[in-house]
Amino acid sequence: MSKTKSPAVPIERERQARGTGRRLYGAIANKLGAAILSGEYQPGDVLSGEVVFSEQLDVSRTAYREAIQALAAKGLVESRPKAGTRVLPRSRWNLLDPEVLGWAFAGQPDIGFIRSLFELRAIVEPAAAALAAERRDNAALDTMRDALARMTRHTLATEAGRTADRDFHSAILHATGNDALIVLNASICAAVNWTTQFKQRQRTLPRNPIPDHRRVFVAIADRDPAAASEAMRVLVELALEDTRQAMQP
Amino acid sequence: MSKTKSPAVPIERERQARGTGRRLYGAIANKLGAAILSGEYQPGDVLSGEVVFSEQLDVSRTAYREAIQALAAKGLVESRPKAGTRVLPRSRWNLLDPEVLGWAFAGQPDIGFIRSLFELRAIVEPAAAALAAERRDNAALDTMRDALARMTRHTLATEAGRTADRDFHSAILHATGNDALIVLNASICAAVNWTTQFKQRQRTLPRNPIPDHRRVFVAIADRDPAAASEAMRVLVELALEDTRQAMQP
DNA sequence: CCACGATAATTACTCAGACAATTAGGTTAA
DNA sequence: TTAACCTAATTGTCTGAGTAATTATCGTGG
Repeated sequence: MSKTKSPAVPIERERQARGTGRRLYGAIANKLGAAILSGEYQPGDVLSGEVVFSEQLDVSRTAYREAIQALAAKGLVESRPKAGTRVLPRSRWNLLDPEVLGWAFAGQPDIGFIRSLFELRAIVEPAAAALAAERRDNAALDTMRDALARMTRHTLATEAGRTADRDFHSAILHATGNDALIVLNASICAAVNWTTQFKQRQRTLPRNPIPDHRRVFVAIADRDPAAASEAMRVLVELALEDTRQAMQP
Repeated sequence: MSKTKSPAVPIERERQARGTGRRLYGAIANKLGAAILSGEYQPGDVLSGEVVFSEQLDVSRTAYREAIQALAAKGLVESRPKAGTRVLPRSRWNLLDPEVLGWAFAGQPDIGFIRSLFELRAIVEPAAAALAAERRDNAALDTMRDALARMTRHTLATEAGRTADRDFHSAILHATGNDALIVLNASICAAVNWTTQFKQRQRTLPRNPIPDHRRVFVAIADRDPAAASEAMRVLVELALEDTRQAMQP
């Protein structure tokens, strides 16, 4: 029997300390979401009741409940009268939700999960590149060209360069015209981010990733699905290799 | 300039008319979510204010707000003081969220979107089958075997059979041990559901899908990734073919 | 004529407290 | 053992008030 979990009793509030546009309920959801993703609350754990918990956080029940609604909408928790609100099993979590991904990466991200994301990339991105090669219009191609140019100019050492990197991958997904693939954008971008972040952390920027990207771009511009798929496969594989290497030591 | 949208003013409430476990805020979120997915509220539209809207629905602002929180968590809307709450662009929607998928299919589902889902299946499921063939343990294999047996016994004409179908595909994703893939379970299941539903609707149950599934199972049991991937590719392709055929006339 | 800063109005946000509805879990009766 | 019932605990819903954030407006200065 999992006992009712008591929170770490810290305070939220500090209104100005949460960037513009962020409300109190958002801060609470943030805190709880990160706590759940970090394992502080395990699946099956029952949170202390609304009254107690909201008092401990020093917020109204209203704000607390709205935060819980958000978490429930993402499949992290479930509330029932008399039973309380409990953390759902991991399989119900909406791990690909951008916010949930953010919480997963807020603490010390699980190595296994990062590997999972890369596996997803390795599956989805080559296929997406092939579809993009078939369906791209000139506007999408311009977006890719621009992103590639910015990436070349700024390099991945700068935030602008990393943004360009994300934009490039994002442009490919959008070029597929497939809504279901476009939704995976956020997840893929997260994986892309961690590639560069790990490499950055290790100060070992071994390969220049621009040529890999350029090959993908050229294949899509040539409307060559097979080449695009293969080029992207190589790109992801090398990225995974770099990340794995950076994660080991 | 998009004008403030007035709701169709129907009433919720009828407490007993929403199955057990469903709360009022859930019913509201349901209604609004379906309305957004159906296009009744377009991206950019501004909903009438909390006070007005909640009065029109004849619910308290509390319940209305909690519903909006849930929609916001799924990327459907965004609220800001003074600006009101507006429907976000489609690219922000969490289309793979199980509930959002449900709303998308509640009305007359968009043909293009169904095609998108099948494309996703065609990309993900063969790769997942290959991974499952590599990594499956005996427990996972037993789950698949059981699902396949139930599927054979009940056929897809019964709810039990369709559940077994979903369980089979679900077992494969779980056998990959990849959390990012497992999350796609719900989305894939939705696509699977609509395959059978369309076929059901047309009364044209042409092919027996069991042999296709059995080939996948055997390949996974044999730990043969290539064969598993190919068998699944064929399975999805035939399912798409069937669905396309059922959608045309 | 344009840019910028104070100001006002609008809207969502937060709060407090009460009551209702639901349900898990124990109790009793068949 | 099983089923129906009761109770208590918890979330769910409501009201009404007040606060805070954001946008738009207007005036002022360049």
